Amino acid sequence: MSEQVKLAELQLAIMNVLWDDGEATVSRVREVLEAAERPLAHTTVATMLSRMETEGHVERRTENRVNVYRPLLQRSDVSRTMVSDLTARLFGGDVTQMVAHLLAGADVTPEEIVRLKKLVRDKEKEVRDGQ
Amino acid sequence: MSEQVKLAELQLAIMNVLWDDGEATVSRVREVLEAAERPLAHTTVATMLSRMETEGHVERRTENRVNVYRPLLQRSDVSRTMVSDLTARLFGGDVTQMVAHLLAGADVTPEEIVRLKKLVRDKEKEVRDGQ
DNA sequence: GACGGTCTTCTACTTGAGTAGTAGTCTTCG
DNA sequence: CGAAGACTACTACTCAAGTAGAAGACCGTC
Repeated sequence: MSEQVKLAELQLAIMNVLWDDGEATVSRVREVLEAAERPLAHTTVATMLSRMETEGHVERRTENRVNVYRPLLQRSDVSRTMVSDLTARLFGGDVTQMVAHLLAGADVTPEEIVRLKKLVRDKEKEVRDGQ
Repeated sequence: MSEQVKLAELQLAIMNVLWDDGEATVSRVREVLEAAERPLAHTTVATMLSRMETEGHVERRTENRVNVYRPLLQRSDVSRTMVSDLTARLFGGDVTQMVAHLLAGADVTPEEIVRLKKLVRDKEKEVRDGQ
């Protein structure tokens, strides 16, 4: 079972860029964040990435004197950990309460309803067939 | 729409005690946290509650020289905010992905499946009938 | 009526996240 | 060649969260 990694706000935003692109330079990350209404100094992003390298979250390669960063964490691992963690902290681990709040707090389209139904049905099968 | 309050780890744990009990003293909070494998100095809890009062998250009343704290935030408001926030940060707001990860990361009992189905069905109605 | 226990209040340290300046290294282009 | 621009590396500041010690107030009790 891979590590239980939780990421802070900005770190997660940066990882999202890396996950989307596979890998990215400081400038690229900065560019994307800026487009997402989050303008930061070049050095800020660089500092973050450098720390994340120290923490083992990303890996660095230097390509014609530019650092290219690649994620070492799986998006799904981080997601799973953070989601479970929040569920535990808010609802003592009760998944249904979590879903209830999810649905209460968001607008859901009919298409999403369809997908949700399928998700539950699939999980039902899985449970029935003894995982 | 009530404020968008997000709470840090310990603050949330403390609020959970207040929500469960309606109101509580420092000692009571400390006692519950200790039972939950989170032993803290009395003063630590006191400091936290005092800060939370300053921030307007809780309200204090002194009863025969002991402070009794009561939550000023609604559990459901905090939950909703934090859940939406995480959904946004992890999945760009896509509720179905959130649910997918929830189901993937947890053991779900057959009873929960039933409840989940109902949740989705209710939401479906709600959507169909124009919220 | 002094003493131990319980509380509050005040103060302070530590850590991590976020943010960015400064300085130095290359590269390139006029 | 020399200046402009792009990057990195290093350093540092601020703020919030978490943690707790010290000091002082007040109670009950022997």
